[in-house]
Amino acid sequence: MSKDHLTTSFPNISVEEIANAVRAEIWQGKLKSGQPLRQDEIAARFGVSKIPVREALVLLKAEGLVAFSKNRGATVTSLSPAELEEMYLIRTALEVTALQRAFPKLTIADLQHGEELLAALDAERNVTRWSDLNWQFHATLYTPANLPRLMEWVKTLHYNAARYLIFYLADLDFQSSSQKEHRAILSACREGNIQAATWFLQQHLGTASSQLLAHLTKPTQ
Amino acid sequence: MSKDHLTTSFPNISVEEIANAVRAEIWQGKLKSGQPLRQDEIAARFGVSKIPVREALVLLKAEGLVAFSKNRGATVTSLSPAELEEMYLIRTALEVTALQRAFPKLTIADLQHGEELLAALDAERNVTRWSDLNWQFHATLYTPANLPRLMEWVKTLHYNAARYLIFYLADLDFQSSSQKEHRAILSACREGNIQAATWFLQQHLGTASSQLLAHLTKPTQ
DNA sequence: CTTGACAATATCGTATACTATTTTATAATT
DNA sequence: AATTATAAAATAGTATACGATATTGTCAAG
Repeated sequence: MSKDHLTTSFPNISVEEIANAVRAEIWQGKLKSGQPLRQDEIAARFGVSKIPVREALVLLKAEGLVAFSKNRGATVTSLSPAELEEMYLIRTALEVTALQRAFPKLTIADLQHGEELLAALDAERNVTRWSDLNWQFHATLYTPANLPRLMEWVKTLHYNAARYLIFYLADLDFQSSSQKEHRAILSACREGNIQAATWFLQQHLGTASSQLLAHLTKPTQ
Repeated sequence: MSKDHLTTSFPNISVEEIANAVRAEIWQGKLKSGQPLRQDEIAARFGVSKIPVREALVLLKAEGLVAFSKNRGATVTSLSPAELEEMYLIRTALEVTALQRAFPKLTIADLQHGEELLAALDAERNVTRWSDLNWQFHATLYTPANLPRLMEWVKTLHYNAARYLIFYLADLDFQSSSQKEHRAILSACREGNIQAATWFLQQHLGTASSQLLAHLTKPTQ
């Protein structure tokens, strides 16, 4: 018990908590794109000074959730269509890799767990929880690959896209088509058909991407 | 001239400079794995207080170059074999995607530029400059894809691996086999054979990965 | 000489305080 | 009334200061 002190993952105290809280609010859409993040206000809310708040915001900057501009502080980022497309392209590359690595290691229990998550998704109406379950389903298929850093990145990208998806998640058509795609992926995994699984995964991400893009470029009005 | 103030990329002042300096020293191996990064010392070197130094270190933490441990500050990270393998897997996924997107847009000028970089690499003896040129060559093949965020990530991963490659770069065999692989990729691009280009790129990264792994798991002694 | 307890020192993490910049409010001018 | 100029307030960014933790050094006991 002498050399496990370098906890590479989450050693920090309050900074992490602040980052988690702000991150969650951005993911959930409570903090909207372009909105400034007042350091004093956040500091007061957590009963700390500005310094840990700033460090938390720098962390979120690295995740692409906020941007700093000199002497004007941090604001919640907004993704351009090009950036969103790029994010999905990156996700596709990484998730396909993860699935292919995980595929030979997928157990019956994993597939069963995926099935249960899909059932839960069918029943879920709350968009935030839907988004969480959605990620859990994907994560179930990738976790056996044992690629923690890739998973961290994909998760970040997933939730970063999710705050835009929120508009869509209300739409039941989106949910049902998304679920069909999920089931296609899971079935292919169960049948041991990795080509099909990969194909359906790519289709799934491609569909989400193009739907989001259509929504962004023609914003409701 | 009223709405271009939100410079998403590099708005900060001294923090960025500090991060750049420390990052460069880690990349160049001047700061070795496990080495603690004394905040007061760095602060004194730049004539600032600890606060901007800490923010710079948090940035580097996000890049995976340093790790914090509670009340013990930041140290330069060291990659486990598993982490290194994962990094190369991620790089392969992303670089293949980038190459495939860039491929139809590659111009004669791009290929010519790549050729010149390979010539420069042949002549280069300094490992740091070799590493820079190496990245420039790869970047030349990916830039037309117009994927800035992917490029940023891959660049980070490239240099993060480079600090381990340094041991290898002294070895002329490594350089020459690496250059052969580079030329194979470039030739395939010139011939318009994307399958071959992709294949050679994957081989190239796979070779580097396994050589590094062999070195890490059996560390000289 | 080695080990353990305690003190001294070093270092970290953050609250406070201060300056610089930006934003908002107010007044002045056309 | 609209627009510019000026002052006040708000906010950001960082230096200083200080308590907390970790590390190192010293000494006593075995």
